[in-house]
Amino acid sequence: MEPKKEAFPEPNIPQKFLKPYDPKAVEDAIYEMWLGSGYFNPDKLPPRHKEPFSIVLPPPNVTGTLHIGHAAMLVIEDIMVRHKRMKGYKTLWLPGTDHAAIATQAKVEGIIYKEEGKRRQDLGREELLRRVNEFALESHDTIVNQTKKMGASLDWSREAYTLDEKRGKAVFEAFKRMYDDGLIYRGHRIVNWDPKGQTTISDDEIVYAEEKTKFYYFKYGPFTIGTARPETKFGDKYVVMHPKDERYTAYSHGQEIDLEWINGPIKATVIKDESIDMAFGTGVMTITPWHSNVDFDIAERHKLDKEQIIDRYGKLLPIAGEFAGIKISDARKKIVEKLAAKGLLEKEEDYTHNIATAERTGGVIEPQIMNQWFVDVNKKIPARGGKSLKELMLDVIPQGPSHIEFIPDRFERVYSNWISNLRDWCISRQIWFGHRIPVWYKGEELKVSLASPGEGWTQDEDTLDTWFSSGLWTFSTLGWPETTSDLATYHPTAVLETGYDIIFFWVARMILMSQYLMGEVPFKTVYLHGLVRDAKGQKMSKSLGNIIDPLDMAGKYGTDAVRMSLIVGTGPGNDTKMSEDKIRAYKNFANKLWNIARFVLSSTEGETLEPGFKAFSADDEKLTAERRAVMEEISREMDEYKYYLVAEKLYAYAWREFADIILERSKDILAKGSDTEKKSRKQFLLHTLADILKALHPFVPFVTEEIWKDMPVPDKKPLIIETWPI
RNA sequence: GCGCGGUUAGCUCAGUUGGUAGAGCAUCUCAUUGACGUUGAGAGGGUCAUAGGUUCAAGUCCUAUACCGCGCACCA
Repeated sequence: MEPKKEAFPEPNIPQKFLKPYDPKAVEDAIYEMWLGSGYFNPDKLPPRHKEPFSIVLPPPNVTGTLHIGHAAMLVIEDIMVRHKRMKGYKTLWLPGTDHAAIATQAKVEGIIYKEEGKRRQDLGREELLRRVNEFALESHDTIVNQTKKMGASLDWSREAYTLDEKRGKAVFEAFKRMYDDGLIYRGHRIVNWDPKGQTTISDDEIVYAEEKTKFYYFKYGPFTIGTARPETKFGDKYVVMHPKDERYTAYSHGQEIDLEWINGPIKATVIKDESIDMAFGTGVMTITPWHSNVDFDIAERHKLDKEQIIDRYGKLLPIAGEFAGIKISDARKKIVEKLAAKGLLEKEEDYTHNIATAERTGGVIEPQIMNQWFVDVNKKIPARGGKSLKELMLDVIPQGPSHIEFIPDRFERVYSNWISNLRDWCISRQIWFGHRIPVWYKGEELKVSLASPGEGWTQDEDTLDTWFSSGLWTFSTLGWPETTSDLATYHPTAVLETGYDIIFFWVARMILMSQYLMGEVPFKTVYLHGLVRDAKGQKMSKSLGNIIDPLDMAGKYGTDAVRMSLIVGTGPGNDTKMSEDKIRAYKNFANKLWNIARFVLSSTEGETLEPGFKAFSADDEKLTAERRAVMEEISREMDEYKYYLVAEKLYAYAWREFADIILERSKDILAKGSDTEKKSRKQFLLHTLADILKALHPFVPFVTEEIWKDMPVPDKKPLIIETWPI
């Protein structure tokens, strides 16, 4: 047997291929090359790129650093964008960051308190804002650098920030139009008050936590009432039961009863209301309208008095008599003791229920009636065909006039379900970081204005819910409210890719804002990805210590390996399981490609890829047809957003088919075949490698671009703007 | 309580309009000092959660049930 060395010489292939693929040595330089080429900016793409394709990046919060969930999002979107760019679209992927009002302020307040023992009041509005902005800027820089490290082909020349000046103008314009249309109003309504964060929050910012507590039964005159919250019962002077409850037919609606209560005798009024569940407890309850949604509704129906019991810090007010000034958490036990001493405690039971807590601060929500700003979701809007915001939001369901495709489609129902339960949106927040409400007061007068209307006017102290500004994101980033060519070209955007966990917060708000302000959908398709979990399927968290840092991994195994591991096995709407082993496996894949290139380049020395080359042998013809079939199949799946399948198929085709079978068999032909056979096979190898590199480029852009540099291709362009194989 | 998703090889998951069960990893055996920070050839391993039903034919469609996960709504 003759030595293989003579059969497969490695003449003048670039030295770099003689060593394993080294991501560290190439990634930064390649990203710089892409940046320098300007191809991330659609205006600078070659003329063949005509039809626009646009995506806005869901702006990461400026609360610190990128985590693996961000990395997954970047990878999916970068795949979409690189694919479309290669297919000849005028592709825009627009970056930005989100000031994330409460989240960021809470984070900075936490740091300041920990390091200096100071609270926001100690610093004052101006100083706190200075500190938060400083933190935000630092986070921003970190996040941008990390994003670049992941290979994201974002158009940095269009970068936006939800709290920059341009977005401020958009927020003001949106607020003003909604105010003028009567969609924004101010009023005393029950809101979710977070005593810890000292602000209202929206219904969506509530998370429920299971709590084991006691359920108490108290004598209330002739009745027995059940409650888990004795501390709210001071002002209770209405006793409510179902009108059809046979146990209480002796009592009539409006009847007054004298009875002994916590701090002495009171006069209670009987109310009959159908919202009472006869099967729960004794079927009788007292109500606290100031601090409960349900009680508030009952009080509204019967025009009952409402009294505040608990203040904004979670302490009891003077109405509580001897308990005034005590925190509700401490008061409960004392009140129960007192009622027991008075002989009014009948019994207590163990009880499990869900309590509402604030997502960002963990504070227990205390409903309060407060004067706040709201968006009316039910008011008819003449300028929008007499539809309400709610109805405009429902226009995007499949049967609606402006359908938005949800992937996976089951989220369509989740979305419409949410809308039908939607209540007016409280948009004012008692925090300092964010867009300040553009409303000015002077005595009884009120003006909506960005700047002070003049002497003697003071601005509303509150800021807007952060989702108010993110709701404008698809068009505020394109220059709205000005009529820019970007807006005309790229809106509506093609796809919104984001996590299913913010479908209500963000996706729905964007649809609301765009339908109302633009009269069109913000995007045609919503692609929803899942959570990235650890190898056991657990959520990643600091306390579990199972966090996988994407940047660490990229440093260790290369960005391409991280990208592949995040996309394989990640269908839309499904959670992804992540492990270091998985990343390691794809590091080997990058190296495999590297060696495939080494073999192909060395064995086709002297050949140049001839476009449209026709195979000489039947075998080559067959293999070419097979390659085309693979490319057609994956192209179709790319259009169907099945990236997880494409990644796996290309992996299999490159490794199991091309390397294991085709390359092995080619050795013989290249050694012993006739000149035409050799030439045909060499052309086939070059064409196949070229197609593999192109098709894989959206997934593993660095290693493919690096190999591409040495491909003998005439009129070669950077791979990033090469044409898609099909 | 209402709704959604999942249940397929030890693990992670594919399985397109119903037509004889697939991949990767892991395991085992063998080979390999020249494309390969290894790789290659091969093997074992599944009553597709359970019970019914529709059909010539069901992992796939229908109806229940169980378990796991998630979302929404919450009762004082």
